[in-house]
Amino acid sequence: MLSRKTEFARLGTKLRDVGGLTLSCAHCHLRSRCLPSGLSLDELGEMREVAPRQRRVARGEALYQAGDSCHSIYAVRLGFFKSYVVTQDGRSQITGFQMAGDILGLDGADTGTHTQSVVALEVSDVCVFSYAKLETAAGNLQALQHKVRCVMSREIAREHAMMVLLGTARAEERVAAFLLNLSERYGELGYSEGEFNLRMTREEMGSYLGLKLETVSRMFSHFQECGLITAQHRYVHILDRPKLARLAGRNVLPDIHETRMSQ
Amino acid sequence: MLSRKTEFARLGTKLRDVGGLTLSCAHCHLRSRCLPSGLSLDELGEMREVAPRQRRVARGEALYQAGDSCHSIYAVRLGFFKSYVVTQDGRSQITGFQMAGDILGLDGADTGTHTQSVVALEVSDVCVFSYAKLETAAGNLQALQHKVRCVMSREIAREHAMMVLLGTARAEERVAAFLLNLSERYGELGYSEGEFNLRMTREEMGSYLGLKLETVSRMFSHFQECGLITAQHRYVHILDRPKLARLAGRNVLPDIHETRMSQ
DNA sequence: CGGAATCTTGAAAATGGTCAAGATCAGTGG
DNA sequence: CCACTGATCTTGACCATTTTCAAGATTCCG
Repeated sequence: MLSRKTEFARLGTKLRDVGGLTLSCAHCHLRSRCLPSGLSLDELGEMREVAPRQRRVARGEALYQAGDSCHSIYAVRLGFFKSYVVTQDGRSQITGFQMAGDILGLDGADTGTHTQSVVALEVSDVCVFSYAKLETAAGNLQALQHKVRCVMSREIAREHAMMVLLGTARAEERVAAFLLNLSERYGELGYSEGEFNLRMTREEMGSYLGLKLETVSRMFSHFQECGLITAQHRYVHILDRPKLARLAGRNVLPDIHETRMSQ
Repeated sequence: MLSRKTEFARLGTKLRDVGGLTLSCAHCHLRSRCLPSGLSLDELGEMREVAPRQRRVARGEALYQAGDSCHSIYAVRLGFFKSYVVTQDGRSQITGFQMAGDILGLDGADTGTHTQSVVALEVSDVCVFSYAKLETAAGNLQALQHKVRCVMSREIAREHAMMVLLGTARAEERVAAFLLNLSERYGELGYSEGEFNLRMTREEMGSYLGLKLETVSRMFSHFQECGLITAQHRYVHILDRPKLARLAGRNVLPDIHETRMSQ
């Protein structure tokens, strides 16, 4: 419970200092896991040409929606998003959860129209990179073009891992893999790997994992009975990571991480 | 039965005329659905710089394997491939089937190492585009760079559709959607939409669809009982497309098509 | 022609979904 | 600060779907 507060406090301190301003990639604390990762100092300077703008998204607000014209790539600076697709017959499924350092907006570059929707699950900030500027900067910033391909390729690999999870794993494995993946991603951002607050409902987890919310809830109870975790609604504490990893069948490939630019 | 022969004959005529030669994109009959689609005549000429080479792959042979270093993109000219990933704990799942006009090799551009394996299910020919040449050609061929991003973005959309299928559809829907998708793709290539030979086993279909081979087999029998198709092992005849589409719940989005460059 | 691979089908078992009821939590307005 | 309302979560009982196991038929390929 204490650590729950500290986590919130930490988020709180980062919530300040926002505006619709142009940002400098050279001074961003997330640059190592964002689009400009791996660029030289000179190249970082040239990123001014690409001039990412900042945008704040309220909880529940859409960053973009399926059908919107597609003219930007977004880098999450702060907050938490879900992305989802809706089929013709009205079914929908969550395709990913994105947090600081993750890249959004890669879908629909071919049709010029987004194929998925992205909604903030809490107040969030993103950097906006216009496709047009990215393309004209190509000549000077070969490395940047290359990086964009890398993010996309990484996203493809992540989705392959997701397809395996959906195609072959049972409920227990899916939920275990999901919790471990979230945990690792929080860890990479400097938060606690061992305890964290879920930003999504059981239903949203289920939608992502191809399960009903009741099944997700049962798995949480099951893991608690086994002494693998404690869970009080959204607050999760991982007690036995190795056993959880064994349950996940090592589905917790690096690939399953969200699209990200790091190295 | 007759049409089965004609289909083979058709394939037969295309099997001639192969070599390790450099090819001209400007004269390729597949250019409208390949990497250079949408390029001007001038730009098509410049494709000589990129100098795709041709490679023949025997039935059962790997085009590349997970772990191989990643230095080329491949365009299928002729034949049929399966791509699959293998998890750490040894499970594997097919991630796609590729035929003429489809693009391969997009995985692993970030790590420099392929994350999936690709194997030919029949004698196949591919064009090989070296990444290095594609990158240096960037300056002159902006449009080509853009096209590469389009293929990747299209692949991401396809995988989203696949995730929905795996996450929410029942066996009947999955198999129906699969048959319709194959049918449409054959149709686009000028083959019959109504009857065709499957290139893969029941088990391979199952692996792709997250089902066991027995379930796939049962669905085939089921569809025959309903008068939707006739199936004699690999040979399939679609009798009632509308009803099949209704079963598929219109999961047969354009997205579910394989990665492809057309328009 | 013969052996291996592939496919079909049945019956039993396991897994997850559906439906329903009640508990808990978060946010609102008094 | 508290009660209230709607959203979210838990749990149980039952049901539908898919898997598993097994046996036999068919096809492919050398």
